[in-house]
Amino acid sequence: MTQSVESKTVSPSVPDRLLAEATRLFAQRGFDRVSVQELVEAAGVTKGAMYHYFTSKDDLLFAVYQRVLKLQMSRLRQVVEGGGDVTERLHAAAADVVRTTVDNLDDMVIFFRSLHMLSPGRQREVRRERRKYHELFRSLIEEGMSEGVFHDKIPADIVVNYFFGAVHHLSMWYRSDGELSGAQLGAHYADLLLASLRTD
Amino acid sequence: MTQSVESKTVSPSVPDRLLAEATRLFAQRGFDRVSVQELVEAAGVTKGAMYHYFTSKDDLLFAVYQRVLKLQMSRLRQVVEGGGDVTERLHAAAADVVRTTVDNLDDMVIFFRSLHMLSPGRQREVRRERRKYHELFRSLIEEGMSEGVFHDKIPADIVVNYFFGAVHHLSMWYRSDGELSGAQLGAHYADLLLASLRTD
DNA sequence: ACGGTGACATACTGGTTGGTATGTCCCGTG
DNA sequence: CACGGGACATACCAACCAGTATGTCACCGT
Repeated sequence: MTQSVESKTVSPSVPDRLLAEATRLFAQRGFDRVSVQELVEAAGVTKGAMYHYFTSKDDLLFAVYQRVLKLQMSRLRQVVEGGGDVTERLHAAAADVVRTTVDNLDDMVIFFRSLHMLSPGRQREVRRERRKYHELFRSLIEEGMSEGVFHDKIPADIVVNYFFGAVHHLSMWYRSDGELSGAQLGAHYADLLLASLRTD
Repeated sequence: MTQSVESKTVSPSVPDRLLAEATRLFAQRGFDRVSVQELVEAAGVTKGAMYHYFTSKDDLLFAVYQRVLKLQMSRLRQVVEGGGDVTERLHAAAADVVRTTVDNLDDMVIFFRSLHMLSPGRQREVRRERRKYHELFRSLIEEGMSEGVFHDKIPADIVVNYFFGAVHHLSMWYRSDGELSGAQLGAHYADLLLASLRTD
């Protein structure tokens, strides 16, 4: 296994280049509309090379998912385990997930648009990981509810789905060349989330 | 043009059947994964029939979009023009869009997942209509803001995108066989929206 | 020096796909 | 009753596509 330990070449390794081009192309035109031939040409390699590292086109898509899941989970964990009271941590977590999302819009476009194109087994795998992620976020909300900092008139998991829906939707309208930075947007979204959880 | 004026046959017209099966299949497996052959077989007609009513496969997808846009817009207009103060109307509008969404989950799955598969011109057309829809919703929020019923610390269009993101996401997790009815969910979502707009 | 293995390149295939050209039937109109 | 046109049915095609079989070659441990 080429453990991405590059020593001689300066440019990214073949699998890395494949993954990068796949992300760009899948996000731009959709998984089914990108042919393997086109993909390998964009990455400057041949089909033989691609099928040497990935067992199928599906496998390449799955690799994108794995990268996204890993990144998001590690970032959330950092914030959740960080200091501050629950309000601060939830605000930080919400703002961070927005920033990470707009910084990786291609990933997010693929994530939500192409899930049904993965093999059923891999879909389940992705959903399982995603659920763990949501549960970590939810635990933060539940903590605030039990402390009485947040009201609990609406089930926490509905709030989580509500918020992540808003975040997910970013990939459909947010343009990084607009006037709104990811940090600003993150602050707004976090404010909206906290406002909707505020006690009277 | 067969203006859907059916007189003799009891069963839906050929174009209606095509549209219904297209909605079901596109939502279930994705536009690119449904072949025209398969689609016409499901509708019990032949390719010749389909290409008689629709100029292309793309045209059929567009027809789904037109139906959705028209339905949503007319429902929102009814609520907006209805009586009550701005809080009541916004709550009703939010709850209604949730209910309509969960009642037409297939439409929504297609709407957000397949937009990029439409021809560029038609994508623009859909986005234009969608913007009009958002603007109508936004006008309600702005009305509340200028009346001082809602705070205006966050731009209204961000609130709109935030809320519709949450609604859009429903197609990714809501199951109609679950324990939560569309009306209940609509109430929760509307409550969350209003809570996040409440003045101190 | 040699045998093997990982890292690719090249060439090819069987199956599918959206779209079209052409034909047929039926029904209202003059 | 001729006939024109709408509503389909049938047959067909050129393009493409994911995946594979096979070949090549550099390097590396023995």
